[in-house]
Amino acid sequence: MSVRVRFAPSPTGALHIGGVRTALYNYLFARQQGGKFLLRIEDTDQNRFVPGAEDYIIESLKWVGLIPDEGVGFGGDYGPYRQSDRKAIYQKYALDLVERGHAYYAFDTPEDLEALRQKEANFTYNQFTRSSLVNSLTLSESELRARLEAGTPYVVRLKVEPDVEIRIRDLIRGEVVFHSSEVDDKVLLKADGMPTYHLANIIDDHLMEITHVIRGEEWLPSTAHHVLLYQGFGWADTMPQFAHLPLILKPVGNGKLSKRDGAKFGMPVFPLDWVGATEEDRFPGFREAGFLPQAVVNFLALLGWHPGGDQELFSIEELISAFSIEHISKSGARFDFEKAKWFNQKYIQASAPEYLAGLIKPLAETKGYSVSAAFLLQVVALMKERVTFLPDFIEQGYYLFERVREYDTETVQKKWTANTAVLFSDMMRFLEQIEPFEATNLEASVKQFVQEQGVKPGDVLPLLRIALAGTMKGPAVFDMAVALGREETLARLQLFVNTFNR
RNA sequence: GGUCCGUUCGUCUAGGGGUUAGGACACGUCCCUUUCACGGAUGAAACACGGGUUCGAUUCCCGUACGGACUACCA
Repeated sequence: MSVRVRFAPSPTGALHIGGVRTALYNYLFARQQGGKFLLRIEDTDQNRFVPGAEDYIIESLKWVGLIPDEGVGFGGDYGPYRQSDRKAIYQKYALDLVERGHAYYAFDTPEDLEALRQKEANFTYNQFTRSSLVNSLTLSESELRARLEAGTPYVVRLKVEPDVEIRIRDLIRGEVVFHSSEVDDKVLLKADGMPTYHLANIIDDHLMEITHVIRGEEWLPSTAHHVLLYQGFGWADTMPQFAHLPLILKPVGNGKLSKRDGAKFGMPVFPLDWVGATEEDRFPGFREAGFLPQAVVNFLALLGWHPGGDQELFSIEELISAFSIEHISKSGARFDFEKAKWFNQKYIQASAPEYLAGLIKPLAETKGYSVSAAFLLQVVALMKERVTFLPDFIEQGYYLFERVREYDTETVQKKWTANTAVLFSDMMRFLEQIEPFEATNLEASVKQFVQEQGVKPGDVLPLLRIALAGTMKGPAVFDMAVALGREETLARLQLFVNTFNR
Protein backbone atom coordinates (compact mmCIF):
# COMPACT_ATOMS: atom_id res chain seq x y z
CA MET A 1 0.00 0.00 0.00
CA SER A 2 1.44 3.35 -0.97
CA VAL A 3 2.03 6.02 1.63
CA ARG A 4 -0.50 8.81 1.99
CA VAL A 5 -0.06 11.49 4.63
CA ARG A 6 -1.88 14.69 5.34
CA PHE A 7 -1.33 18.10 6.84
CA ALA A 8 -4.59 19.15 8.43
CA PRO A 9 -4.55 22.66 9.89
CA SER A 10 -7.60 24.56 10.94
CA PRO A 11 -8.10 28.04 9.52
CA THR A 12 -8.27 29.92 12.79
CA GLY A 13 -5.52 32.43 12.06
CA ALA A 14 -1.92 32.50 10.94
CA LEU A 15 -0.20 29.16 10.54
CA HIS A 16 2.18 28.68 13.45
CA ILE A 17 5.76 27.81 12.59
CA GLY A 18 5.28 24.51 14.44
CA GLY A 19 2.55 23.73 11.95
CA VAL A 20 4.98 24.41 9.15
CA ARG A 21 7.35 21.89 10.68
CA THR A 22 4.56 19.32 10.92
CA ALA A 23 3.78 19.92 7.27
CA LEU A 24 7.47 19.60 6.43
CA TYR A 25 7.86 16.24 8.17
CA ASN A 26 4.75 14.94 6.44
CA TYR A 27 6.07 16.20 3.13
CA LEU A 28 9.53 14.71 3.61
CA PHE A 29 8.07 11.38 4.55
CA ALA A 30 5.69 11.31 1.60
CA ARG A 31 8.41 12.26 -0.88
CA GLN A 32 10.82 9.73 0.49
CA GLN A 33 8.29 6.94 0.38
CA GLY A 34 7.07 7.89 -3.06
CA GLY A 35 3.70 8.64 -1.50
CA LYS A 36 1.21 11.49 -1.51
CA PHE A 37 1.07 14.58 0.67
CA LEU A 38 -2.36 16.11 1.14
CA LEU A 39 -3.70 19.33 2.55
CA ARG A 40 -6.98 19.07 4.38
CA ILE A 41 -8.65 22.09 5.91
CA GLU A 42 -10.25 21.33 9.26
CA ASP A 43 -12.82 24.05 9.57
CA THR A 44 -15.46 22.29 11.65
CA ASP A 45 -15.50 25.02 14.28
CA GLN A 46 -17.71 27.69 12.82
CA ASN A 47 -17.07 30.03 15.74
CA ARG A 48 -13.32 30.12 15.28
CA PHE A 49 -13.31 30.50 11.52
CA VAL A 50 -11.06 33.36 10.40
CA PRO A 51 -11.39 34.74 6.87
CA GLY A 52 -8.15 34.64 4.96
CA ALA A 53 -6.60 31.95 7.10
CA GLU A 54 -7.03 29.27 4.47
CA ASP A 55 -5.32 31.37 1.81
CA TYR A 56 -2.58 32.16 4.28
CA ILE A 57 -1.98 28.46 4.91
CA ILE A 58 -1.79 27.70 1.21
CA GLU A 59 0.50 30.62 0.50
CA SER A 60 2.74 29.61 3.37
CA LEU A 61 3.10 26.07 2.08
CA LYS A 62 3.89 27.38 -1.37
CA TRP A 63 6.49 29.76 -0.03
CA VAL A 64 8.41 27.03 1.78
CA GLY A 65 7.98 24.76 -1.22
CA LEU A 66 5.77 22.12 0.38
CA ILE A 67 3.36 21.69 -2.48
CA PRO A 68 0.57 19.23 -1.70
CA ASP A 69 -0.30 16.53 -4.21
CA GLU A 70 -3.94 16.79 -3.26
CA GLY A 71 -6.02 19.13 -1.20
CA VAL A 72 -7.87 22.42 -1.06
CA GLY A 73 -6.56 24.38 -3.99
CA PHE A 74 -4.57 21.45 -5.38
CA GLY A 75 -7.19 19.01 -6.69
CA GLY A 76 -7.24 15.28 -6.10
CA ASP A 77 -9.56 12.29 -6.23
CA TYR A 78 -10.46 12.10 -2.56
CA GLY A 79 -12.21 15.43 -2.15
CA PRO A 80 -13.73 17.58 -1.02
CA TYR A 81 -10.74 18.41 1.16
CA ARG A 82 -12.42 21.06 3.22
CA GLN A 83 -14.32 19.53 6.12
CA SER A 84 -17.17 22.02 6.06
CA ASP A 85 -17.86 20.70 2.56
CA ARG A 86 -18.14 17.17 3.93
CA LYS A 87 -20.76 17.82 6.58
CA ALA A 88 -23.26 15.27 5.30
CA ILE A 89 -20.65 12.53 5.28
CA TYR A 90 -19.98 12.88 8.98
CA GLN A 91 -23.64 12.83 9.90
CA LYS A 92 -24.14 9.62 8.03
CA TYR A 93 -21.21 7.95 9.74
CA ALA A 94 -22.16 9.26 13.16
CA LEU A 95 -25.58 7.71 12.92
CA ASP A 96 -24.00 4.55 11.60
CA LEU A 97 -21.87 4.42 14.72
CA VAL A 98 -24.95 4.85 16.90
CA GLU A 99 -26.55 1.88 15.16
CA ARG A 100 -23.46 -0.17 15.72
CA GLY A 101 -23.81 0.57 19.41
CA HIS A 102 -20.56 2.53 19.73
CA ALA A 103 -22.14 5.94 20.09
CA TYR A 104 -25.30 7.50 21.47
CA TYR A 105 -27.44 10.59 21.40
CA ALA A 106 -27.05 13.00 24.30
CA PHE A 107 -29.45 15.84 25.06
CA ASP A 108 -27.69 17.53 27.93
CA THR A 109 -27.17 21.15 26.97
CA PRO A 110 -23.87 22.98 27.38
CA GLU A 111 -25.54 24.85 30.24
CA ASP A 112 -26.48 21.58 31.96
CA LEU A 113 -22.91 20.39 31.75
CA GLU A 114 -21.52 23.70 32.88
CA ALA A 115 -23.73 23.52 35.93
CA LEU A 116 -22.43 20.04 36.69
CA ARG A 117 -18.85 21.25 36.39
CA GLN A 118 -19.64 24.04 38.79
CA LYS A 119 -20.90 21.53 41.32
CA GLU A 120 -18.10 19.09 40.76
CA ALA A 121 -14.84 20.45 39.45
CA ASN A 122 -13.67 17.28 37.77
CA PHE A 123 -16.96 16.32 36.21
CA THR A 124 -16.51 14.25 33.07
CA TYR A 125 -19.10 12.80 30.72
CA ASN A 126 -18.04 9.16 30.70
CA GLN A 127 -18.94 5.56 31.31
CA PHE A 128 -19.52 6.28 35.00
CA THR A 129 -21.65 9.39 34.71
CA ARG A 130 -23.65 8.82 31.54
CA SER A 131 -26.23 6.65 33.29
CA SER A 132 -27.38 9.66 35.27
CA LEU A 133 -27.50 12.01 32.32
CA VAL A 134 -29.97 12.61 29.53
CA ASN A 135 -29.11 10.40 26.59
CA SER A 136 -30.34 7.56 24.45
CA LEU A 137 -28.94 5.08 26.95
CA THR A 138 -31.12 6.39 29.77
CA LEU A 139 -34.19 7.48 27.82
CA SER A 140 -36.89 5.03 26.89
CA GLU A 141 -37.37 4.32 23.23
CA SER A 142 -40.51 6.41 23.04
CA GLU A 143 -38.95 9.33 24.89
CA LEU A 144 -36.02 9.21 22.55
CA ARG A 145 -38.22 9.11 19.47
CA ALA A 146 -40.29 11.97 20.78
CA ARG A 147 -37.25 14.18 21.32
CA LEU A 148 -35.78 13.36 17.95
CA GLU A 149 -39.08 14.03 16.18
CA ALA A 150 -39.53 17.28 18.07
CA GLY A 151 -36.18 18.39 16.76
CA THR A 152 -34.61 18.70 20.19
CA PRO A 153 -30.93 19.60 19.77
CA TYR A 154 -28.59 16.74 20.50
CA VAL A 155 -25.00 15.67 20.20
CA VAL A 156 -23.67 12.25 19.39
CA ARG A 157 -21.15 10.89 21.88
CA LEU A 158 -18.66 8.07 21.72
CA LYS A 159 -19.68 5.15 23.90
CA VAL A 160 -16.52 4.02 25.63
CA GLU A 161 -16.68 0.42 26.85
CA PRO A 162 -15.52 -0.20 30.40
CA ASP A 163 -12.38 -2.04 31.34
CA VAL A 164 -10.56 -2.10 28.04
CA GLU A 165 -6.89 -1.43 27.43
CA ILE A 166 -6.16 0.77 24.47
CA ARG A 167 -2.71 0.25 23.04
CA ILE A 168 -1.13 2.68 20.64
CA ARG A 169 2.08 1.95 18.82
CA ASP A 170 3.56 5.35 18.26
CA LEU A 171 6.40 5.42 15.72
CA ILE A 172 8.32 7.92 17.84
CA ARG A 173 7.39 6.96 21.39
CA GLY A 174 6.82 3.24 21.22
CA GLU A 175 3.84 1.68 22.93
CA VAL A 176 1.51 3.96 24.87
CA VAL A 177 -1.29 2.41 26.90
CA PHE A 178 -4.53 3.99 28.07
CA HIS A 179 -7.23 2.40 30.15
CA SER A 180 -10.79 2.98 28.97
CA SER A 181 -11.82 4.10 32.44
CA GLU A 182 -9.75 7.23 31.82
CA VAL A 183 -11.26 7.87 28.42
CA ASP A 184 -14.32 10.10 28.32
CA ASP A 185 -17.37 9.89 26.07
CA LYS A 186 -16.22 12.56 23.64
CA VAL A 187 -18.70 14.51 21.59
CA LEU A 188 -18.50 13.28 18.01
CA LEU A 189 -21.22 15.30 16.36
CA LYS A 190 -22.05 18.75 17.67
CA ALA A 191 -25.53 20.22 18.03
CA ASP A 192 -24.94 22.35 14.93
CA GLY A 193 -24.53 19.19 12.92
CA MET A 194 -20.79 19.61 12.50
CA PRO A 195 -18.43 16.89 13.60
CA THR A 196 -15.74 17.45 16.17
CA TYR A 197 -12.12 17.03 15.20
CA HIS A 198 -12.13 13.51 16.59
CA LEU A 199 -14.88 12.20 14.36
CA ALA A 200 -13.95 14.14 11.25
CA ASN A 201 -10.30 13.21 11.29
CA ILE A 202 -11.03 9.49 11.62
CA ILE A 203 -13.59 9.44 8.84
CA ASP A 204 -11.47 11.57 6.53
CA ASP A 205 -8.27 9.69 7.20
CA HIS A 206 -10.11 6.47 6.44
CA LEU A 207 -11.84 7.73 3.33
CA MET A 208 -8.70 9.46 2.09
CA GLU A 209 -6.72 6.28 2.74
CA ILE A 210 -4.22 7.94 5.00
CA THR A 211 -1.47 5.52 6.03
CA HIS A 212 0.47 7.61 8.56
CA VAL A 213 -0.73 10.31 10.91
CA ILE A 214 2.18 12.63 11.70
CA ARG A 215 0.95 15.37 14.02
CA GLY A 216 1.80 17.33 17.14
CA GLU A 217 2.23 15.79 20.56
CA GLU A 218 -0.86 17.58 21.83
CA TRP A 219 -2.90 14.90 20.07
CA LEU A 220 -1.38 11.98 21.88
CA PRO A 221 -3.92 11.85 24.74
CA SER A 222 -6.90 11.89 22.39
CA THR A 223 -5.44 9.17 20.22
CA ALA A 224 -7.12 6.71 22.56
CA HIS A 225 -10.47 8.01 21.33
CA HIS A 226 -9.30 7.78 17.77
CA VAL A 227 -8.32 4.15 18.12
CA LEU A 228 -11.71 3.38 19.65
CA LEU A 229 -13.38 5.06 16.70
CA TYR A 230 -11.42 3.01 14.18
CA GLN A 231 -12.48 -0.11 16.04
CA GLY A 232 -16.08 1.07 16.31
CA PHE A 233 -16.32 1.64 12.59
CA GLY A 234 -14.69 -1.70 11.88
CA TRP A 235 -11.63 -0.04 10.34
CA ALA A 236 -9.06 -1.31 12.79
CA ASP A 237 -7.16 -3.28 10.16
CA THR A 238 -6.53 -0.21 8.00
CA MET A 239 -5.91 2.17 10.87
CA PRO A 240 -3.02 4.53 10.06
CA GLN A 241 0.20 4.45 12.01
CA PHE A 242 0.77 7.31 14.43
CA ALA A 243 3.77 9.53 15.00
CA HIS A 244 3.44 12.29 17.59
CA LEU A 245 5.92 15.10 17.15
CA PRO A 246 7.62 16.92 20.03
CA LEU A 247 6.54 20.48 20.66
CA ILE A 248 8.46 23.63 19.80
CA LEU A 249 9.23 25.50 23.01
CA LYS A 250 9.78 29.14 23.89
CA PRO A 251 13.36 30.49 23.42
CA VAL A 252 13.55 31.11 27.16
CA GLY A 253 11.31 30.23 30.03
CA ASN A 254 8.69 27.52 30.14
CA GLY A 255 6.04 26.35 27.78
CA LYS A 256 5.42 25.99 24.11
CA LEU A 257 6.18 28.70 21.62
CA SER A 258 3.27 31.09 21.27
CA LYS A 259 2.48 33.83 18.83
CA ARG A 260 3.12 36.41 21.54
CA ASP A 261 6.71 35.24 21.80
CA GLY A 262 7.42 36.82 18.45
CA ALA A 263 6.94 40.34 19.75
CA LYS A 264 8.50 39.45 23.08
CA PHE A 265 11.77 38.25 21.59
CA GLY A 266 11.77 40.34 18.45
CA MET A 267 11.54 37.50 15.98
CA PRO A 268 8.94 36.01 13.68
CA VAL A 269 7.09 32.85 14.67
CA PHE A 270 4.99 32.71 11.52
CA PRO A 271 6.06 31.95 7.96
CA LEU A 272 4.44 35.06 6.44
CA ASP A 273 3.27 38.38 7.77
CA TRP A 274 -0.22 38.06 9.20
CA VAL A 275 -2.44 41.07 9.15
CA GLY A 276 -5.58 40.48 11.19
CA ALA A 277 -8.47 42.79 11.87
CA THR A 278 -7.02 44.37 15.00
CA GLU A 279 -3.71 45.92 15.91
CA GLU A 280 -2.96 43.04 18.28
CA ASP A 281 -3.70 40.49 15.57
CA ARG A 282 -0.68 41.41 13.45
CA PHE A 283 2.41 39.30 13.35
CA PRO A 284 5.63 39.41 11.37
CA GLY A 285 6.66 36.52 9.13
CA PHE A 286 9.94 34.88 8.21
CA ARG A 287 9.47 35.77 4.59
CA GLU A 288 9.10 39.48 5.18
CA ALA A 289 11.90 39.46 7.74
CA GLY A 290 14.14 38.47 4.85
CA PHE A 291 14.56 34.74 5.27
CA LEU A 292 15.15 32.42 2.37
CA PRO A 293 12.56 29.64 2.38
CA GLN A 294 15.28 27.01 1.98
CA ALA A 295 16.93 28.26 5.16
CA VAL A 296 13.66 28.08 7.06
CA VAL A 297 13.13 24.55 5.84
CA ASN A 298 16.62 23.48 6.87
CA PHE A 299 16.28 25.13 10.29
CA LEU A 300 12.86 23.62 10.93
CA ALA A 301 13.87 20.18 9.74
CA LEU A 302 16.62 20.02 12.34
CA LEU A 303 14.41 21.34 15.12
CA GLY A 304 13.39 17.98 16.51
CA TRP A 305 14.98 15.67 14.02
CA HIS A 306 18.49 14.71 13.05
CA PRO A 307 19.67 11.84 10.87
CA GLY A 308 22.90 11.36 12.85
CA GLY A 309 26.32 12.50 11.85
CA ASP A 310 27.72 16.01 11.70
CA GLN A 311 25.97 17.51 8.71
CA GLU A 312 24.04 20.73 9.32
CA LEU A 313 23.24 22.00 5.85
CA PHE A 314 20.78 19.90 3.88
CA SER A 315 19.18 20.59 0.54
CA ILE A 316 15.55 19.56 0.29
CA GLU A 317 16.64 16.52 -1.72
CA GLU A 318 19.05 15.53 1.01
CA LEU A 319 16.37 15.99 3.64
CA ILE A 320 14.03 13.77 1.68
CA SER A 321 16.51 10.96 1.38
CA ALA A 322 17.82 11.24 4.95
CA PHE A 323 14.47 11.63 6.68
CA SER A 324 13.22 8.97 9.02
CA ILE A 325 10.49 9.07 11.63
CA GLU A 326 12.62 6.98 13.99
CA HIS A 327 15.18 9.78 14.24
CA ILE A 328 12.66 12.34 15.44
CA SER A 329 13.42 13.39 19.03
CA LYS A 330 10.99 12.67 21.81
CA SER A 331 11.57 15.85 23.78
CA GLY A 332 10.45 19.37 22.95
CA ALA A 333 12.87 21.65 21.14
CA ARG A 334 13.50 25.27 22.04
CA PHE A 335 13.10 27.73 19.22
CA ASP A 336 16.60 29.14 18.72
CA PHE A 337 16.41 32.24 16.60
CA GLU A 338 20.20 32.66 16.55
CA LYS A 339 20.45 29.33 14.79
CA ALA A 340 17.77 30.35 12.34
CA LYS A 341 19.80 33.46 11.53
CA TRP A 342 22.90 31.38 10.96
CA PHE A 343 21.08 29.15 8.51
CA ASN A 344 19.83 32.19 6.63
CA GLN A 345 23.31 33.65 6.41
CA LYS A 346 24.65 30.35 5.13
CA TYR A 347 21.94 30.08 2.51
CA ILE A 348 22.47 33.65 1.35
CA GLN A 349 26.19 32.98 0.99
CA ALA A 350 25.47 29.88 -1.04
CA SER A 351 22.82 31.46 -3.27
CA ALA A 352 23.41 32.45 -6.88
CA PRO A 353 23.94 36.22 -7.25
CA GLU A 354 21.19 36.43 -9.86
CA TYR A 355 18.72 34.80 -7.48
CA LEU A 356 19.57 37.21 -4.68
CA ALA A 357 19.49 40.19 -7.01
CA GLY A 358 16.00 39.20 -8.05
CA LEU A 359 14.88 39.00 -4.43
CA ILE A 360 16.30 42.35 -3.37
CA LYS A 361 15.07 44.22 -6.42
CA PRO A 362 11.59 44.85 -4.98
CA LEU A 363 13.17 45.81 -1.65
CA ALA A 364 15.30 48.42 -3.38
CA GLU A 365 12.29 49.69 -5.28
CA THR A 366 10.19 50.20 -2.17
CA LYS A 367 13.04 52.31 -0.84
CA GLY A 368 12.72 54.41 -3.95
CA TYR A 369 15.95 53.25 -5.60
CA SER A 370 15.75 52.52 -9.27
CA VAL A 371 18.78 50.55 -10.25
CA SER A 372 19.85 48.25 -13.03
CA ALA A 373 20.08 44.50 -12.73
CA ALA A 374 23.82 44.78 -13.30
CA PHE A 375 24.22 47.18 -10.40
CA LEU A 376 22.17 44.92 -8.12
CA LEU A 377 24.52 42.12 -9.02
CA GLN A 378 27.43 44.28 -7.88
CA VAL A 379 25.64 45.05 -4.62
CA VAL A 380 25.12 41.35 -4.05
CA ALA A 381 28.77 40.60 -4.73
CA LEU A 382 29.85 43.30 -2.29
CA MET A 383 27.41 42.50 0.53
CA LYS A 384 26.77 38.77 0.26
CA GLU A 385 29.32 37.74 2.87
CA ARG A 386 28.16 40.26 5.44
CA VAL A 387 24.38 40.11 5.62
CA THR A 388 22.00 37.94 7.62
CA PHE A 389 18.67 38.98 6.15
CA LEU A 390 17.67 40.02 2.65
CA PRO A 391 16.84 43.64 3.60
CA ASP A 392 20.38 43.97 4.99
CA PHE A 393 21.60 44.27 1.41
CA ILE A 394 19.70 47.52 1.11
CA GLU A 395 19.81 48.79 4.67
CA GLN A 396 23.38 47.98 5.61
CA GLY A 397 24.60 48.82 2.16
CA TYR A 398 22.44 51.93 1.67
CA TYR A 399 25.50 53.98 0.70
CA LEU A 400 25.73 51.97 -2.48
CA PHE A 401 22.37 53.40 -3.50
CA GLU A 402 22.54 56.92 -2.16
CA ARG A 403 25.07 59.31 -0.68
CA VAL A 404 26.39 59.00 2.84
CA ARG A 405 23.86 60.07 5.44
CA GLU A 406 26.21 60.18 8.38
CA TYR A 407 29.99 60.09 8.71
CA ASP A 408 31.89 58.25 11.40
CA THR A 409 33.23 61.55 12.73
CA GLU A 410 35.11 59.97 15.58
CA THR A 411 37.37 58.08 13.23
CA VAL A 412 37.67 61.06 10.90
CA GLN A 413 38.89 63.27 13.73
CA LYS A 414 41.39 60.63 14.72
CA LYS A 415 42.84 60.42 11.21
CA TRP A 416 42.40 63.94 9.88
CA THR A 417 45.57 65.96 9.72
CA ALA A 418 46.61 69.39 8.49
CA ASN A 419 47.43 68.19 5.00
CA THR A 420 44.51 65.76 4.53
CA ALA A 421 42.52 68.19 2.45
CA VAL A 422 45.41 68.81 0.09
CA LEU A 423 46.18 65.15 -0.11
CA PHE A 424 42.57 64.35 -1.01
CA SER A 425 42.53 67.02 -3.69
CA ASP A 426 45.67 65.55 -5.20
CA MET A 427 44.20 62.07 -4.93
CA MET A 428 41.07 63.22 -6.72
CA ARG A 429 43.13 64.56 -9.60
CA PHE A 430 44.95 61.25 -9.62
CA LEU A 431 41.75 59.23 -9.63
CA GLU A 432 40.30 61.37 -12.36
CA GLN A 433 42.69 60.04 -14.94
CA ILE A 434 43.61 56.60 -13.67
CA GLU A 435 42.95 53.80 -16.15
CA PRO A 436 41.41 51.32 -15.92
CA PHE A 437 39.04 52.29 -13.12
CA GLU A 438 39.09 48.75 -11.76
CA ALA A 439 39.66 47.39 -8.27
CA THR A 440 43.10 45.76 -8.43
CA ASN A 441 44.53 48.59 -10.45
CA LEU A 442 42.99 51.18 -8.15
CA GLU A 443 44.32 49.51 -5.06
CA ALA A 444 47.86 49.20 -6.37
CA SER A 445 47.93 52.68 -7.87
CA VAL A 446 46.37 54.48 -4.95
CA LYS A 447 48.65 52.76 -2.47
CA GLN A 448 51.61 53.73 -4.54
CA PHE A 449 50.32 57.28 -4.88
CA VAL A 450 49.83 57.57 -1.14
CA GLN A 451 53.32 56.31 -0.50
CA GLU A 452 54.77 58.81 -2.91
CA GLN A 453 53.03 61.50 -0.95
CA GLY A 454 54.96 60.32 2.07
CA VAL A 455 51.89 59.08 3.94
CA LYS A 456 51.06 55.66 5.28
CA PRO A 457 48.12 53.84 3.68
CA GLY A 458 46.73 53.25 7.15
CA ASP A 459 46.31 56.99 7.56
CA VAL A 460 44.48 57.53 4.32
CA LEU A 461 42.52 54.41 3.46
CA PRO A 462 40.18 54.62 6.46
CA LEU A 463 39.32 58.18 5.46
CA LEU A 464 38.77 57.11 1.89
CA ARG A 465 36.39 54.44 3.13
CA ILE A 466 34.47 56.88 5.28
CA ALA A 467 34.27 59.32 2.41
CA LEU A 468 32.56 56.69 0.30
CA ALA A 469 30.49 54.80 2.88
CA GLY A 470 30.45 56.92 6.00
CA THR A 471 31.39 53.98 8.15
CA MET A 472 34.34 51.79 8.98
CA LYS A 473 32.29 48.70 8.23
CA GLY A 474 31.70 47.32 4.78
CA PRO A 475 33.16 45.92 1.60
CA ALA A 476 36.68 46.52 0.32
CA VAL A 477 37.12 50.23 -0.45
CA PHE A 478 38.23 49.86 -4.04
CA ASP A 479 35.43 47.43 -4.84
CA MET A 480 33.02 50.05 -3.57
CA ALA A 481 34.68 52.75 -5.65
CA VAL A 482 34.28 50.65 -8.77
CA ALA A 483 30.62 49.91 -8.00
CA LEU A 484 30.01 53.61 -7.43
CA GLY A 485 31.88 54.58 -10.56
CA ARG A 486 34.55 57.20 -11.09
CA GLU A 487 32.23 60.15 -11.16
CA GLU A 488 30.35 59.31 -7.99
CA THR A 489 33.55 58.39 -6.20
CA LEU A 490 35.05 61.77 -6.97
CA ALA A 491 31.86 63.53 -5.98
CA ARG A 492 31.86 61.81 -2.61
CA LEU A 493 35.50 62.65 -2.00
CA GLN A 494 34.76 66.29 -2.73
CA LEU A 495 31.76 66.20 -0.43
CA PHE A 496 33.87 64.64 2.27
CA VAL A 497 36.58 67.27 2.02
CA ASN A 498 33.98 70.03 2.04
CA THR A 499 32.42 68.61 5.16
CA PHE A 500 35.56 68.28 7.25
CA ASN A 501 37.92 70.92 5.92
CA ARG A 502 37.12 73.81 8.22
C1' G B 1 -5.98 17.20 40.77
C1' G B 2 -6.08 12.98 37.05
C1' U B 3 -3.98 10.69 32.53
C1' C B 4 -0.10 10.55 29.17
C1' C B 5 4.78 12.18 27.25
C1' G B 6 9.65 13.73 28.16
C1' U B 7 14.96 14.95 30.60
C1' U B 8 23.14 14.62 27.03
C1' C B 9 27.14 21.42 26.93
C1' G B 10 23.23 28.06 27.60
C1' U B 11 20.56 26.19 22.75
C1' C B 12 19.77 22.36 18.57
C1' U B 13 21.65 17.59 18.78
C1' A B 14 25.11 12.74 17.82
C1' G B 15 26.11 8.52 20.51
C1' G B 16 25.20 4.35 23.24
C1' G B 17 26.91 -0.98 28.77
C1' G B 18 33.77 -0.10 28.75
C1' U B 19 34.35 6.68 24.36
C1' U B 20 39.64 11.83 25.83
C1' A B 21 30.97 11.78 25.46
C1' G B 22 31.29 14.05 18.90
C1' G B 23 29.18 18.17 15.80
C1' A B 24 26.51 22.90 15.11
C1' C B 25 24.64 27.88 17.03
C1' A B 26 25.97 31.46 20.59
C1' C B 27 30.39 33.01 23.59
C1' G B 28 36.15 33.76 24.53
C1' U B 29 41.18 33.85 22.31
C1' C B 30 44.32 33.77 18.05
C1' C B 31 45.27 33.85 12.58
C1' C B 32 43.75 36.02 7.79
C1' U B 33 42.33 41.19 6.56
C1' U B 34 45.43 48.55 7.00
C1' U B 35 37.60 48.25 7.84
C1' C B 36 33.45 45.01 8.74
C1' A B 37 32.23 40.42 7.59
C1' C B 38 33.57 35.62 5.50
C1' G B 39 37.08 31.83 6.36
C1' G B 40 40.64 29.04 9.50
C1' A B 41 42.48 27.50 14.33
C1' U B 42 41.60 27.06 19.35
C1' G B 43 39.16 27.34 24.33
C1' A B 44 35.36 27.05 28.03
C1' A B 45 30.82 24.25 28.30
C1' A B 46 26.60 18.44 29.19
C1' C B 47 24.84 12.69 30.32
C1' A B 48 18.77 15.91 36.41
C1' C B 49 18.98 12.99 41.16
C1' G B 50 18.54 8.27 43.99
C1' G B 51 18.28 3.18 43.92
C1' G B 52 18.88 -1.32 41.39
C1' U B 53 20.82 -4.98 37.17
C1' U B 54 25.98 -5.69 35.81
C1' C B 55 32.84 -6.98 36.41
C1' G B 56 31.36 -2.12 34.55
C1' A B 57 26.33 2.35 33.71
C1' U B 58 25.46 8.45 30.68
C1' U B 59 23.38 4.11 27.94
C1' C B 60 18.87 -1.10 30.63
C1' C B 61 14.94 -1.21 34.89
C1' C B 62 12.35 1.28 39.02
C1' G B 63 11.51 5.52 41.74
C1' U B 64 12.10 10.92 42.78
C1' A B 65 12.51 15.73 41.03
C1' C B 66 11.70 18.95 37.20
C1' G B 67 9.46 20.22 32.48
C1' G B 68 5.49 19.60 28.97
C1' A B 69 0.79 18.16 26.69
C1' C B 70 -4.17 16.81 27.41
C1' U B 71 -8.34 17.00 30.58
C1' A B 72 -14.59 21.93 25.67
C1' C B 73 -20.70 20.75 21.64
C1' C B 74 -11.66 24.11 20.10
C1' A B 75 -8.60 22.06 16.92
